[in-house]
Amino acid sequence: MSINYTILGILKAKPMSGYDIKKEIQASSYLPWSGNNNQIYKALTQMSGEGLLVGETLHRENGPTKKIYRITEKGIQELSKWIDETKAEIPDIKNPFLIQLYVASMAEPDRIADLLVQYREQLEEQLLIQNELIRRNKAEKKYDQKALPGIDMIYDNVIDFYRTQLEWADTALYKLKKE
Amino acid sequence: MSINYTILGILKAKPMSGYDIKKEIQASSYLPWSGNNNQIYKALTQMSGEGLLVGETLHRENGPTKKIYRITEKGIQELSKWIDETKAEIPDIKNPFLIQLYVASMAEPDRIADLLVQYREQLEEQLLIQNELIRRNKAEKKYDQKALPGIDMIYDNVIDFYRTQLEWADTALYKLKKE
DNA sequence: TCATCCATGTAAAAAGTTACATGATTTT
DNA sequence: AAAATCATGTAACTTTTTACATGGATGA
Repeated sequence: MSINYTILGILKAKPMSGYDIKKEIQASSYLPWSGNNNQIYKALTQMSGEGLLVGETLHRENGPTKKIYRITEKGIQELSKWIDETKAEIPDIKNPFLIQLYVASMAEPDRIADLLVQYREQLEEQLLIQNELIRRNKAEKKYDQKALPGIDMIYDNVIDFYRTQLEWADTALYKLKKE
Repeated sequence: MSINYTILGILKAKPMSGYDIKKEIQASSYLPWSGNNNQIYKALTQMSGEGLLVGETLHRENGPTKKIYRITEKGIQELSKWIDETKAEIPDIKNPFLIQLYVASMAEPDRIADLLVQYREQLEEQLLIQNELIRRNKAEKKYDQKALPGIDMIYDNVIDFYRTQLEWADTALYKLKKE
């Protein structure tokens, strides 16, 4: 249910519509949902029912009607409570490439080098994309002063992750050749 | 459906029972499933029906009856086909701690330092666990010569990942204090 | 004109987790 | 004597994804 708290957090920063939240989630690399409607709109109506949010319908001349949701006092309290009770959670490793590598090791070990080269290439591309995304977000000054240290850390984490994967792939290829 | 191919890969290495597969998955850090029965036993009966596996029922005097599954020629072909067609997939970032950090940044930025310290501690513990797990697996000589390079790479990847997280947490804490 | 974006919502399916059920054996 | 492990399977639930449905506005 942490998507509910994520949405509360997003709305704490700034009131917005379901569609905006969807884009926010899709644009971020660290919010791990696909940004599908089903979860977001359901969460919004549910949390409105619980009084954690209020949605204001905005009829506009040009463009479709939209609902702007804002967090309520009750919502802020619920959110704070969750954060206070939350313990830091360490990640499991969820890397589909490691599965590919594992299965290939069992059945087609000769394909390992090829897979590593592909992985490497895609990581380089991904690093460019992520750096550009971060650069753009920083230019937009999307987050307020207090939130900034946390946001910057998240960006660093994302870059560190992909960079480590890239270095690992290089080392792995080097070791393969040496044999 | 990649759990099916993972199971095929496991059985390519060595015929075994559903229960054995379950333990194999639970013991590994890179196979990202909980190792719940539902998926495994379902996959086994399904793939047996497709002729990719054959299960041999083994009645034993002491202990319960078990079914040993082995991969068929058809299964080997299906597996090879999948590996040949597979393109290296780069991972999304699925780190619940980054969500916690994001939400905390929005609502309770003063908790960031505390969360980082907790994260750091758990990562140190996790590194010990993973190193021990790998040491034990290597001692058991579980994998055959051909598969070994791939398996060693996977172990390196796991350690690199947690170590990078730990270094990141240290840097993040240092930067926080400096402000 | 055709595709994409804005905007809200629903339906159906797939993937994954937890818990239940059973029963023998082994370990504490 | 109680708890854990071995071993197979099912039921119920949660989470997540993909696709469908609608319709105006904007852009190539």
